[in-house]
Amino acid sequence: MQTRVKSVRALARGLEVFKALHHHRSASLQELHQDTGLAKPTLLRILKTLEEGGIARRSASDGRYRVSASVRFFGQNLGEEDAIAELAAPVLDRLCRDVIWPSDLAVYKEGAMEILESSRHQTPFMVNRDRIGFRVHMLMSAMGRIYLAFSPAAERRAILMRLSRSNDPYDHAARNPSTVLADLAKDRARGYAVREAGYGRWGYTDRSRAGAIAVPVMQGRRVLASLSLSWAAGATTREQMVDQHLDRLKSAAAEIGTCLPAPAA
Amino acid sequence: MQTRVKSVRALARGLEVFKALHHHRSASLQELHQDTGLAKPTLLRILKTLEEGGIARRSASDGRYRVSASVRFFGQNLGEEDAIAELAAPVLDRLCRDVIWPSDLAVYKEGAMEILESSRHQTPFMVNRDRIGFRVHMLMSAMGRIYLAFSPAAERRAILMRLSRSNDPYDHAARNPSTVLADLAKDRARGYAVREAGYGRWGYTDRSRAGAIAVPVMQGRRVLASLSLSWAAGATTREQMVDQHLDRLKSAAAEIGTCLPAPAA
DNA sequence: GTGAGTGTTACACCAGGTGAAACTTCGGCG
DNA sequence: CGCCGAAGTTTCACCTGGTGTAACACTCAC
Repeated sequence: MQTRVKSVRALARGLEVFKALHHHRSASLQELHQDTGLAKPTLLRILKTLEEGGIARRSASDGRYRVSASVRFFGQNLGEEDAIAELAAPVLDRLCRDVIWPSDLAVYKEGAMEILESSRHQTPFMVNRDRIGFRVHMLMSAMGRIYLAFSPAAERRAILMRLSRSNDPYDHAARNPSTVLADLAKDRARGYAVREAGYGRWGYTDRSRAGAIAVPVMQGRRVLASLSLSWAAGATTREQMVDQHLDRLKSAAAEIGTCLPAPAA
Repeated sequence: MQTRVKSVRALARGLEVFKALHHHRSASLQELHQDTGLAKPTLLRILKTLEEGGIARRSASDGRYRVSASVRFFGQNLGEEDAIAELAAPVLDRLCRDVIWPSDLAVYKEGAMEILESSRHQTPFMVNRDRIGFRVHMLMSAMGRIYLAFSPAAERRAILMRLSRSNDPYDHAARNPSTVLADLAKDRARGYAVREAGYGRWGYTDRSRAGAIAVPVMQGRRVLASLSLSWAAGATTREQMVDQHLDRLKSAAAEIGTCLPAPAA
């Protein structure tokens, strides 16, 4: 995997100039020259290219270069989830080295947990094929349940309400909230949720051949996401997983939670 | 001025790949290959470079490339003003070709009009040396007065209040609001404001050797900015300027106002 | 005017970018 | 389990395209 692909120096320089331009709010050729150490003709060519690409502009009145206003739209496709996913990726990676089994990171989105990152590919065990963007049921998964368990009461209620109106039969357990809430309280108390292979509850049975434990990723008091660890049914047991790996899983969740982005909307 | 500086193809390609990546929310190498027409080894190198630059990332779980979350911060230095300035630049440019005299574009900011763009450099007449970022008094300038004249009453009141507390003696005319408001009403009625060379009013005299007329740049009912036209005292008169160029000035302001950005906060 | 500082152009060298082709890896299917 | 096709990766030789020096043009300060 360690690639020996070369990088493109000309492009790297261009990015460097862009960053310098972003750093100063506006800059003259001379300033960029001093800041980046690039020769002025080189800068002239780079800036020309950035201009043509709509990334930079040169004001006609003073000759100074600025970042183009169109750059404002670059970030707007990206949500907090992307930041979490990016931040979590290396943590998942290390976690997967310590613990052989794969783990997933998911956030709540519109009635289900959506997987942001995963370390499945890194393990020899093909527990399942869930990909990024895959949506996991709230009540039939460890990740969904631990998210609910650590949500503020109002949000929890709202989510359960939504699930009870869902078309998906797996969500219908939410129509019997008292049982569900009792279970969630237990998960909350012990700090993790479990879904064993063949998990059956509330009238439905899970057909997966994998088990999973999940812990919340907290930013202060707020649940950002769920982090889970899966194992193949038969290869090991829930008790072993909890004994051996729960602490490590929790520390990974803590790590993701602490080096968090600013609390957005 | 028409430069024959070459652009850097490698950089242009890199930007193209970034844009493709931004367009799709995530993309595989193959997709980028089809989308951009670039050879896969080339893409591999470019993507490596973008990753090293913190612009893109490759998810470890699926092999797909995404725009890095750090890109979110690129736009945050930029305000609506930057968009206005960028949009206005070519309009000012054309205006200056039709009318020989230089014009300025300014927005209200913290008790003064701040110049965003100017076409002074393009004319032989060095009327004055105001640069981008230069701050112009609200009451002693045509730009400031026309901005006030077209502001909603509440904002106008707030600005005058602020000026009356200012340390700058030029702002103190605001302490006598009834006179000022009467003058602003006249400017509003005729649609433009004037400051002639040696302009004296409210107990203070302008020392500039230039005259100026200004019109508002409207976005619907909202004043975005002021657009002004300056001339050298003695070279021409206010009447001539109004007769010959006011319509052109207004059309330029309208042009800026219509191809506006989305109404932000 | 003179001179320092900045922006621009010309040019010749050759590092560095490029893509065809070969190779590897992966996932699906029978 | 082995075949196959598709996607990703590496190699490598060609030669364009990126590079910086040096010369030039311009603006401003004094």
